Amino acid sequence: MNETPMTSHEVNLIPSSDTLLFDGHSMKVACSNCNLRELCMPVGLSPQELIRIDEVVAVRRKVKRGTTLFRNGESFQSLFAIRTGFFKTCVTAEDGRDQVTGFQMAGEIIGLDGIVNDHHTCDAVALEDAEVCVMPFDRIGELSREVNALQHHVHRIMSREIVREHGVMLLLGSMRAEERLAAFLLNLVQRLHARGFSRSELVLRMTREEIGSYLGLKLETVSRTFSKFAEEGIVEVRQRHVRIIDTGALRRIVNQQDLQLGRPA
Amino acid sequence: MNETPMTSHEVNLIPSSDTLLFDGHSMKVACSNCNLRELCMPVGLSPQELIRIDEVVAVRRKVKRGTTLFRNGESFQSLFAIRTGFFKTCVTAEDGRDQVTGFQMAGEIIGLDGIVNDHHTCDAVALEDAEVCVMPFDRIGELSREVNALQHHVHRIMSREIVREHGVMLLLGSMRAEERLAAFLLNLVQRLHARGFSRSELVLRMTREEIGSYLGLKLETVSRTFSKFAEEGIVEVRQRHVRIIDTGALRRIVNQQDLQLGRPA
DNA sequence: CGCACGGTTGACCTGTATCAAGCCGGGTGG
DNA sequence: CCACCCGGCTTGATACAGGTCAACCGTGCG
Repeated sequence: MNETPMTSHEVNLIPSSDTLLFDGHSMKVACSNCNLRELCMPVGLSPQELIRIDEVVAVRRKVKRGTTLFRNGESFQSLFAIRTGFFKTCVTAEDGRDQVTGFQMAGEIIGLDGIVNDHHTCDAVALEDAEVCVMPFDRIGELSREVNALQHHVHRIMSREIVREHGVMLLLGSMRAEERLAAFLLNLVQRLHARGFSRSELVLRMTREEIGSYLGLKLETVSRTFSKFAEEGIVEVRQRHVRIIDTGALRRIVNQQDLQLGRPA
Repeated sequence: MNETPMTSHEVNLIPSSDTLLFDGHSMKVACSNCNLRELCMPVGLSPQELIRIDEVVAVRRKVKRGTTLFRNGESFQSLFAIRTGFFKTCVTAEDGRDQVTGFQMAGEIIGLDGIVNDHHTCDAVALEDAEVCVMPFDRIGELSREVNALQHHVHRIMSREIVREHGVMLLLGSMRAEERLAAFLLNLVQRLHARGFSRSELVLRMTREEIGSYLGLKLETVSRTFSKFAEEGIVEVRQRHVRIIDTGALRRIVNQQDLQLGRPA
């Protein structure tokens, strides 16, 4: 009801007074002062650790909608923490087909794929105008030798990504179209809610085709499945604006594979 | 021709003289002396770093075929380096369906999923009698603060797993059954070859059903696809023994999605 | 030796892809 | 300011890959 109707991801997440040093499209900043810190940095730091942490971020960088933050093949230097905006990452096979591997929003870290071979293996594309904090990876390395909490945090972020991908594999390997879309919507809205947005309304930043790529479906199937959910009164869909009317129904769709032995909801 | 016909993964990989301290089913050991080191540890270490590295591994542990090294929900303490044997990891959804997320062999590291929340989120099951090196994670943390190469190595291992999973997502999201199985066989045989086995012959350690789960297919489809490859003279299949006759054909199957615009092989 | 599990194969079914036509809405240029 | 255009979306008709169900087989283990 009184929840944010979200026209922009920036709502509720506007920083107060960061140190800004303009440098073309990038600027210097401080984590210690950023209210996304609890999303991308470790919690429970001592005051002196907090100050050290500021050294992690070199500069900010703006990324215009439709442009890439990094591309497959580019050399890897830094991880990026998303401050505002929305990204997709996708891998491309030699034969040209590609696969969206994830959608990332404020507070999430991208670029982890580049560590292993010092160059990126996927593209990160801004789906809306965005701003990221550039965190040079060797600096992260140095600092995490001194600040244990940061070391553990880096490990956790990478582990979290591995676990997330396990979930995607489960989805792609064993779910049907409706289950996939339901899981997708629940995941998106849950992450948005953690950022202060509504738990029932969302604006999709990506096309049906991009959703389809992520979910291993064709765009027509995504569209039809949205329509089916709408007919059943589970969601309202108007273009990219989605209102979830019956979250329970979505959850039941995801968790029910075999409904003949249906345990009580 | 004269390549190892592989009846056991231990062939070519037998250690010379490790420090063994028996402790029921586990024993103390030294990495510095292990000839799998180049697979699971960083290369180019100085002699003193090499000695420090020995502190990473606490003990070895034997895992009987069909038993688990760890299970979903168990508390996370250690990563494991596989010394001998073959594992699968799988995640299980609340509704019971499960998904094989990977197959792991000698030199590979498992348990990374447990870092983020201090408990494991998948099961690791030995598909043949196995032995692993137990590496307590807090010890890895301490040491990697002192040995830069180890720190970077841990990051690379996690990043590699993320990139591998991107590849699986591409496979599950956009490939057809034949492409999936061809990619699977090529991947397996390539990893085995890196361990000194034949590049054309392999013994599958897993059932058709497990292959199917990994590839997002039913076991019947896996079986039929094997038969199809056999009919076409691409492979010879006798139960779990597979001989790859035409590697090029497998590669073409994987890389050709659109063959109407077929570029030359 | 026999049983049970893993694997193969066949017949049929269905969910999703494919192909195609049309619609909607927002941005642009006249 | 309106008309047009184009990209994104919806919807329908049809095709097909892979799933499902079922029968049978082989083999390796107890």
